[in-house]
Amino acid sequence: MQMSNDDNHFLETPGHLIRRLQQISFALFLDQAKEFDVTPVQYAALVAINNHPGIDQTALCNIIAFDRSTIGDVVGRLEKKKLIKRFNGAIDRRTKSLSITPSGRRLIRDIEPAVASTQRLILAPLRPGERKAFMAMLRHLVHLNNERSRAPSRPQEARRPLKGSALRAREQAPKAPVRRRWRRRGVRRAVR
Amino acid sequence: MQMSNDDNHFLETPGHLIRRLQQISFALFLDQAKEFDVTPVQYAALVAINNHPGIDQTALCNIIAFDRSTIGDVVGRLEKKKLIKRFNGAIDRRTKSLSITPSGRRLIRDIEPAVASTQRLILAPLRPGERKAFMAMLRHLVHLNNERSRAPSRPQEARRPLKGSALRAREQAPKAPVRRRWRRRGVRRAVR
DNA sequence: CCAAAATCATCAGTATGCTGACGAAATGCC
DNA sequence: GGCATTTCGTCAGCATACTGATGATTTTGG
Repeated sequence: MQMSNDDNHFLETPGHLIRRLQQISFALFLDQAKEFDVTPVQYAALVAINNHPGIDQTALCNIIAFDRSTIGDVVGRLEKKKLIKRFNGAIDRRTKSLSITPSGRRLIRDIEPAVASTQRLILAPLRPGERKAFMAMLRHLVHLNNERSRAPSRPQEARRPLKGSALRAREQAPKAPVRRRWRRRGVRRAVR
Repeated sequence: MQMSNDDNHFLETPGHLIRRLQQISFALFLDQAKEFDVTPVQYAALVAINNHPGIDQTALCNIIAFDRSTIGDVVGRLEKKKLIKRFNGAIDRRTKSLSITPSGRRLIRDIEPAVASTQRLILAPLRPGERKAFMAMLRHLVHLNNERSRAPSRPQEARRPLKGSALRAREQAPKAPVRRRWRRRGVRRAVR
């Protein structure tokens, strides 16, 4: 199977190489941390929850640049492994409030060496000076292209505290069942 | 939601930034090429098939660094869209032989500007000199870490032509049904 | 020539992402 | 105060990945 010039052109585009580096870095993490049974994504969520006790899922997504429609599964797996707990939001009843367990804190502490060696291995092929330059450019690319993905990072966006009529209402008549205004309809979606 | 120092540390590790850059680059491709209804992965497979008419699936994986257990679905979608054709291997009957259709060739030609602008947009935040340096380091990282992922690139590995008893046997008594030697057993897998 | 080992495509199970929609709840505006 | 709009968590549907196993076939070693 001879390589053609077109292959060489295509295989070295930014998009293709970035996809491969992501796969390599994911595999390195799983390998280094295999005894801890968490994925890079789960680890990221766990660390953010540890740093922000009681955070809700959407705010968590804004910090670690995840998709809202995926985070439910991720924290569900963390909960099943008893690394975090999930409560219904006490203030805003639409939200779920996330907090870490002692077991989760222990995992964060114990996995540290594996995480550090993963990051080291990813950049290992570069010379020390190059590593700094590469990381600076990587940060630059991600930050300036931030809004391009569905899940941009928005760490500055705080959860606004409740302050409207709902808060006042709840102070007097808690948890009155609410009448539904929408009817369930079948899901229709073009299949392209 | 205040950012903590731990957040800043974690959010700037290579692994996290690489994951985000991959998401950004994927989203840019879909956006630039949205009228063509192919994903970056499907496009890569299509180009490789165009460059290597009659290639089988495993050799295709070796070129574009895909996983063998995923490629079946990908080429299945290309086939459904009539961009490629899939035949049973004429020489080695375990393989599927892939070839592009006129419609697929047309797509490769027409999508070119969108692909080019995607690659341009990914690197746009960098200064021209930095782009070269970044790409050189990216190539270096991927090539030296190649064997770390499940699907390393092995472009030099040719499909060996059939040469054993099977070929001679087939020349005389084609397609004799073969007695099975293994019994189906239930799938057991640790759930970790 | 034949049995053991290797290889090809596929499958089930799990995990991640994205799109678009939805019910529930909260906010904004008049 | 009451309705329109937004927001939160979730869901269905699709696409990509990886692990380990399986059946069919081919290669290898003797």
